[in-house]
Amino acid sequence: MAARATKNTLANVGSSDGSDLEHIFGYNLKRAYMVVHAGFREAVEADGLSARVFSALSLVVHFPNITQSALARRLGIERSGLVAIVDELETLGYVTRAAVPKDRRVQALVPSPAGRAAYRDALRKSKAREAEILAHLSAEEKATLLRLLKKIRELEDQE
Amino acid sequence: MAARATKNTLANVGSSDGSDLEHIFGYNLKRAYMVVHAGFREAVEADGLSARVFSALSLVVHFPNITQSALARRLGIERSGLVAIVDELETLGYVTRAAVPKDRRVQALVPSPAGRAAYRDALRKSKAREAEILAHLSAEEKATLLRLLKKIRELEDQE
DNA sequence: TATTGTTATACTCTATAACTATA
DNA sequence: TATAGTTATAGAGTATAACAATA
Repeated sequence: MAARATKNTLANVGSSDGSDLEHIFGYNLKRAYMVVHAGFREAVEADGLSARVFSALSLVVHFPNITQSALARRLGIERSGLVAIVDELETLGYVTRAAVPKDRRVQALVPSPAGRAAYRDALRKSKAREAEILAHLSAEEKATLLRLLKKIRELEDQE
Repeated sequence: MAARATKNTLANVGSSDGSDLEHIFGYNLKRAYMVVHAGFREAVEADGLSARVFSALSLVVHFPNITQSALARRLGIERSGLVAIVDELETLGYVTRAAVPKDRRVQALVPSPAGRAAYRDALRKSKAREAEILAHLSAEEKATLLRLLKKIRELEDQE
């Protein structure tokens, strides 16, 4: 079923293979992510920031004094996984763990001036690279894509 | 720049966090993929098929006698990484490595009847699960999303 | 020389479980 | 009891480099 509607010529050998996979969202999401992610790495790896460290830094910059638990929740990962990420940010001098007198269990994450600067730089580079990679999409298509991806994301953690 | 146009209220705390990340395609692609991929696993893991093994099986079913090199190329992974995947498919009894007299270096991948049956079953389950997960997207939105993801994928390997 | 399949190896990302110190 | 941060550990998934057999 659902096996017609695509002419299975030899023309589409590259990214389209004419199999059922072409109609599967998971497969296409992953392949598209790999393309964009590779671009991110090319653009930002010189700064020593992986995608996951960059996204953590982004949230620390936007929500200074956020706790690790709250940050992990927003990133959709486990607290345990965040430790190494924050360690890395601290080693880079971009973020510090600050004691919170009101609750001595938590440690607030504070971005340093260097962290803010590095973030701005990496953000600019990654945005520019994404613009290059998605240059063949119209502004409307890009807006639509972002909207639809967010619509899927609405289901996070309530599955 | 590009920091206006989104009212940054407290309403969107769940999947939307009001940070720059919301405007980054890589981040949104990954988060959306994680949602869909989790659904795939729930639907298909009982059959003992991971996403990567499923996608390999799909291509073997659609292109019987495909070689491992060709399959790796289509999947966008290295030949070396495919070995374990084919090993797994062979252990499951879904695929056999068949000698090719014309070129004794290559081994053609042939789907067994059990492999075809298991594939059909897993395809049906994963399609059904995706339909559930994306039920809040209209048919047009789903078609658009697939089209845009493919458009990004067109850049594979020519970066 | 080049290609196919393979092995060995390492790295990234992530999760689970258990621990500690606080609350 | 419950929560925040942490450690230890394991498991996917992937890549690189080198190798034997074959072209």
